[in-house]
Amino acid sequence: MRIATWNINSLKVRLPQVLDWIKARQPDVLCLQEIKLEDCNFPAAELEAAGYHCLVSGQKTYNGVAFLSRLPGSDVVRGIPEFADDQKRLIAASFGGVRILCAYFPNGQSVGSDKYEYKLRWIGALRDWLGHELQVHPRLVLAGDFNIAPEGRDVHDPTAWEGQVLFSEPERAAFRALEGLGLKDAFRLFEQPEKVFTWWDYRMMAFRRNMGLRIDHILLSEPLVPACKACFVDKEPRKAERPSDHAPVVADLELPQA
DNA sequence: ATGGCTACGATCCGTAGA
Repeated sequence: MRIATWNINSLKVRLPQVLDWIKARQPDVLCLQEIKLEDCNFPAAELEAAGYHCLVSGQKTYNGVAFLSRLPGSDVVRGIPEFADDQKRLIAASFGGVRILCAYFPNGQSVGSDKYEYKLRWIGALRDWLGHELQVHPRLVLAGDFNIAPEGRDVHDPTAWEGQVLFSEPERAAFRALEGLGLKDAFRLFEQPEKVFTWWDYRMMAFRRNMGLRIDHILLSEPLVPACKACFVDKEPRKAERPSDHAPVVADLELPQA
């Protein structure tokens, strides 16, 4: 099972790129963030024609998450249960015996801001819910745009970024708290090249200079770790004309027949 | 120099992203 996550920063703008990418990379489940459109405007017909089922939790202008999947998903949950939130940032469903959460973590704007406080509260609520969810679904994947670089090696210039939003200690602690539930960063299960990132600012020619951060992640519950055979960042779509500022992350799982 | 770009929904600039 190939699982991928990609913050596409507007599905309306990026639909042709998504269609090209799923054709080339053949994910079984693709988790999308920042679709930035309402459910009624989701381009389901084009994606279904490409062989994918769609599950959507969208809203106008901002946020919005979705699954594209080869097989239909079941037991769909939209939003973090018992966490009142108008922002569409989470969708969960089961695919072939694997529970997958597609999450768009809040950005946090700047350390100490209201949005930063919301970010930490949101992650806390996610963690509390995940504790229960893992009891019910031991085979679980948390994939998405975390808006957190977990370690110095995930930041092009850790000294400059230290304490800034996306790389502040409370955010890193929140990431470690998710790992504390038994989740493993799929990317770090394998030897990786240095300076692999998933996001580059549109400004300053940041991509060309590889001034990026690794803030998009795929976390696996313990029972799925032995099944994971590869995890990589696909930089190719970031080279396109009018790219998303994020690149997709891919994890390949070799699952026993259900 | 604390900016630079992109998307959106509203205009001809503000909000937000990260």
